[in-house]
Amino acid sequence: MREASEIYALSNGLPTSRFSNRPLYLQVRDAIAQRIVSGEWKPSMAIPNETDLAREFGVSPGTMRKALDLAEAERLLTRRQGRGTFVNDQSSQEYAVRYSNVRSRDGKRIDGEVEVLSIYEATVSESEGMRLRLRARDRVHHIRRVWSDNGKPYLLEDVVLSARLFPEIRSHDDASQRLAVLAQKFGVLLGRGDERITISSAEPDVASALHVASGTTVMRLDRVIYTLQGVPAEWRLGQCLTDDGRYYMAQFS
Amino acid sequence: MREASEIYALSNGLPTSRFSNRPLYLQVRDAIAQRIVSGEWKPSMAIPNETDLAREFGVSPGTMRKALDLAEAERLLTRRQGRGTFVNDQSSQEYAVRYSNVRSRDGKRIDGEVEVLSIYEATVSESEGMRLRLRARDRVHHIRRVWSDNGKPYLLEDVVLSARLFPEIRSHDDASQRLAVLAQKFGVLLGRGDERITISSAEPDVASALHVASGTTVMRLDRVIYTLQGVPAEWRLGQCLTDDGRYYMAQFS
DNA sequence: AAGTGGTCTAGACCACTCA
DNA sequence: GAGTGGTCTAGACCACTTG
Repeated sequence: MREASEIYALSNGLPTSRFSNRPLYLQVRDAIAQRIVSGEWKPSMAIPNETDLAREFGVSPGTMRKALDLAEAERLLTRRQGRGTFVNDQSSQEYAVRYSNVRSRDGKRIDGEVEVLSIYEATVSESEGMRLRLRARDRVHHIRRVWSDNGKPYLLEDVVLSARLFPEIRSHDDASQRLAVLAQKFGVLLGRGDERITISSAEPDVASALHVASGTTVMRLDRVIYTLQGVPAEWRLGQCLTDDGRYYMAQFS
Repeated sequence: MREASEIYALSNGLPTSRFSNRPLYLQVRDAIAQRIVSGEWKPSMAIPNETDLAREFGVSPGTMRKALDLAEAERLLTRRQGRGTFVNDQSSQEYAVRYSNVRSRDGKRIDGEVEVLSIYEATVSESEGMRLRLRARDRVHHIRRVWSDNGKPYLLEDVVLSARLFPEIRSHDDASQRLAVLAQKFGVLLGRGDERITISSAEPDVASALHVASGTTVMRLDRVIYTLQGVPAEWRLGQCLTDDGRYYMAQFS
């Protein structure tokens, strides 16, 4: 059976071969990801059942299941007993806010309004290159935007996006979108992120955008989000007011 | 074969029965946890291979593997191809610091010295009961301690431990231990935690313990750590200085 | 009743570690 | 070379959802 899957993969130009040492279930997971990125499987769509998929990929049901379980753990799919397997819509409320860790006093994620202050494309600076693992002449997009809750500004973001992954960010509409929404639009699958939290005081331009006095104490959120493959996709510096009981929520194990 | 496992479990007083609907691999995982908690399997010890264990528990190798993989994901075991399966030592450096998310400028977890300022046992307050899900007359241990890095205090902790899980915390030696070390000593398996981060200013007693001026801005770390079964084990309020480039590290996906 | 994912079985062979 | 975990196969039956 193994040959069948590899012949199938080869016939579809997938990155596997008869001589690949990469475990089959990972190759199948990659093929699943490819179908989602390419749009062959669209958000919210039900995909074939695991028996049919196993036959199609030429692997055993057990291997197919292992690949599907992995894709579910990576938030590509959702499986529901008795119903089927569905492609996750990364632009839905549930997934779009998953990287947003600031909460209001009541414990809910804040779903505020965003205003884009500026967008421009440039060559990476040294510090950006370090965080995004880019080379000297690579291009990046810069976005400055401010989030408000009930009309009151609380978070200023300076976003840096790799132009390799996100070739065209021009409109204010694009720049106002959450990363997960842009990623789905550009066929990028997102994975882990890490965030460094410190205390700092607002420079005049930041303070002015947040409607507070210069030097006001803010929570500084320095975050990098990586693709599923581990490539840095976004570096964001957030400066957040912590009045009104707003706080950062971290979970770990 | 299924009967064999359940007869085995029954004969050992494990919480399963012929009529249990709980999946077998979860029952086996529970039995693994029980052997670790009871001390039958000691930290750093190699346990039998999966074929032998499957026979002993009366389940198929596939089910045994699923239970072992789960226990590894829960940080109870470590499996190494070609070597064997080992019980994790929760008091080792690697595991003891896993809930410590404050880092120094160089990105390393700070391995500082701790001084215990006070210990006492009391009945839960209302706010403690809320966070630790305890009833009105339950008992808790209070510990106040300060962490220093190269002799310089940087973190004051007010720890509240459920006395149900940790019956006797009397010595300063106990009170100075990290939670993971105490948990292993008391046969408690730890799981997830969550931490809320805000900015506040140090009250006089806190400021004095940290050798800074009263009112100094600190990072407020409000954390609850749960057992593997989801029972709150510890509530800790940390107040941390963020000079010298110290920061909180959050990871998510 | 039909279809789905979830659990479970009973093997086989491979990759890795170590004496 | 012996022993370990990692991968893979090819089924079976169960629990759940929906028409």
